[in-house]
Amino acid sequence: MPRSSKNSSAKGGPVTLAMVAARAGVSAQTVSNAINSPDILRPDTLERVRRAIDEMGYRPSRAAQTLRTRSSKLIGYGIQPTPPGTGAAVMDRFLHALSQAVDEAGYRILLFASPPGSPSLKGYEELLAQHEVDGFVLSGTDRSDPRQAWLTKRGVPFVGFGRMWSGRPVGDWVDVDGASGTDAAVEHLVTLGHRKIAFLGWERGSSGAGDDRAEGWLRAMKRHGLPTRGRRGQSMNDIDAARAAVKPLLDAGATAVIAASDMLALGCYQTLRERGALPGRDVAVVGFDDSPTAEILSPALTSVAQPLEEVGQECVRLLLARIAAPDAPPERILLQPSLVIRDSTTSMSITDE
Amino acid sequence: MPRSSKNSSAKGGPVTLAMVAARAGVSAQTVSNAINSPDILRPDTLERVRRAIDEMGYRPSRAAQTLRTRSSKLIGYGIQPTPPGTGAAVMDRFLHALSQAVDEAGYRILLFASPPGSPSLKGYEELLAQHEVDGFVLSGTDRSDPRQAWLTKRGVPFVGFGRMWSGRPVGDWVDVDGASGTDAAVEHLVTLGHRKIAFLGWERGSSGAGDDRAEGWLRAMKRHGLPTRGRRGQSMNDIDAARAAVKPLLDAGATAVIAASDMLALGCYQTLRERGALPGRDVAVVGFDDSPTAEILSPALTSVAQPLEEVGQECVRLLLARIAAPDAPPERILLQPSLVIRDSTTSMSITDE
DNA sequence: GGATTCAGTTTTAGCGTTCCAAAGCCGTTG
DNA sequence: CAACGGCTTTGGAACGCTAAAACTGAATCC
Repeated sequence: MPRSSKNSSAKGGPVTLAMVAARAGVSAQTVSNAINSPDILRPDTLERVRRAIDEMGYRPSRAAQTLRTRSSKLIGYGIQPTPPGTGAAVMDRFLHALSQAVDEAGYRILLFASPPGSPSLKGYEELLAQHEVDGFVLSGTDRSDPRQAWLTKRGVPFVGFGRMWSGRPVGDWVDVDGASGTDAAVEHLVTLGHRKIAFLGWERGSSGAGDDRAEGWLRAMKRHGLPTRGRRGQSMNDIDAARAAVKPLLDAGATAVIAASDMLALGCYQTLRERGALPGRDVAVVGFDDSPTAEILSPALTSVAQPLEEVGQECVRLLLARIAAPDAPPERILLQPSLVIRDSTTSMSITDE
Repeated sequence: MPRSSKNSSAKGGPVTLAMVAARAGVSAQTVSNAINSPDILRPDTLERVRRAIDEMGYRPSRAAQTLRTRSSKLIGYGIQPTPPGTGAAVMDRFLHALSQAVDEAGYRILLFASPPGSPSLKGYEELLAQHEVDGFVLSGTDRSDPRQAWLTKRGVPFVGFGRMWSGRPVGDWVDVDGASGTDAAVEHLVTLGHRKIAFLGWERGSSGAGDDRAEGWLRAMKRHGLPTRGRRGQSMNDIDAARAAVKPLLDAGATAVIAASDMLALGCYQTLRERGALPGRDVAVVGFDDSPTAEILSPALTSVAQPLEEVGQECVRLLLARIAAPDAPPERILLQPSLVIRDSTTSMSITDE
């Protein structure tokens, strides 16, 4: 086997199209065709070229391809520093899913640091100007997030993980149906016999996703004819605030609490402990996000899990479709979360009053 | 202000060197020089060219630069799926720090998905062959990790976050001095009056970092003439295993436990709770990694924090140095962690026997 | 039998940048 | 006054690839 000189071997520089062509006794273009449109070659030529490619370990140079085709096969993703206490794990898992999905499509993720605080356009501008990326994946979209409008205006392909809550929707996005998740949580608790089910969320209007989760609880409660007055607590995104915010709910006799995040659920755990009550036995608790902490807690926390792998795949699918057809109508995808049931909502006896 | 046509505007394609040159009334090469070696231009020419660049919003095309200079200014980083329960947050924060540091040096991170399980060379091979990256940052280096040797053999620049524990060290790395962290934890506990200080770690030999952390505890204990026999517990990387493994340590009368990770510390919390003891009041607990969970727990967990921002910066520094001087002697950097003191080790009364 | 088609291949012409060698400028110098 | 040197600037050429046009030779048509 004459693997004479592998690509990127110490000496002699990389193997180029021309070298392969010389070896196979064809022109450079034919080698290019063997790779990009094999079906137009005569079978025996194709075979000969393929052998030469294998023997020389040829891989096309991405830089040259990018320059020629004006497509870098790179997707930009700006990582923001995850605020402490928030589900870093959610973004971590999403990023991995994304990277996997992108790889399978022959693309790669180009990471750039978004400065902390409000998402700035700086990094996006830079990447675009230098023609480094073919599109962007946005995450952590918020109200007053300027990115979607900005990117749309210049016709840059992008997908958001998360709906655009402000104004009328712009561009493609993939999101998880939070309302459906909290709705399912209510169903689960009702099946277990609960009727005084409280919701512990963030301040109304502070986050689109938060309002969405509250909405699901609300509609499910109404559907069952259960009271929601005085059962809704609001807290900042902070463990101690959550601890305090859950108190009036418990005082009002709630036997179950659905929280808008695992962290808020944790605040609930702590208040219960202070009062000598045990989550799961005395009061049922449901979290949101199914963070690693959820299964580590004791008792393990029932939580609404987001299908992050699927979100990643759909993001890539939509983005590539947008790159292929810039003027196609926008597509939006809402995925269903699933309720992961653990000890914090089971094996307890409801003693109404 | 005549910002006639901004770069990447809808019509007309990108602004090129030649266009700027035409406008400034110089040759393309001179524009290139204005950017890459401004000092060789006559001041007035430089000024004229700079104005043209600004007016036209010119940014050089990375693809063309890469093709010409054979340097992509891209650093490869393979993300592995973070096993559940492990500190996803550590890798998340590291990645952010890395990306930030890399940006500041004019480079970017190219992400690729490493398949789960043992680190494979597949992705690295691919990226290299296509000349997509100038170097790699490795993380999660393990015993029997083939990557360092493989990359070294082909002369590819790389830095590891984490020592290479197997065999003799290869290449550059940056790591955190885990032993020093556990050593500091012992010091802290001794100052508080503890003498029966146990260590809860992973199985001996299963992880280099784990053994390192155990070592620091051991040496500090010896330095203070404190007994270590029967004070060392071993557990798998699993919360329930940790729960069980800490029992004999508590039974032997330990008043403090230093854990090799926050998750192991959490197992310790749970066992203490089962026994009606309160971490921090009855038994001091120290974790490792200062994960977000640490400050969220109640009582908040004292933990050894890794200086991840600094690790990221040093990784970049070393990698760029290696790229600049491939044959320079390897450099290794050991950074000091810091002990973040919280409620789990304070405000308690030691009642020795 | 010459014009027409067509699959299969090669030639030409860049993509936008930087390297290299050489040319232009201008004030000194023998 | 021609030759010289340092300082700037310039004109190719090349990096490795692919789109598009041009070219083969054989099969097909009227």
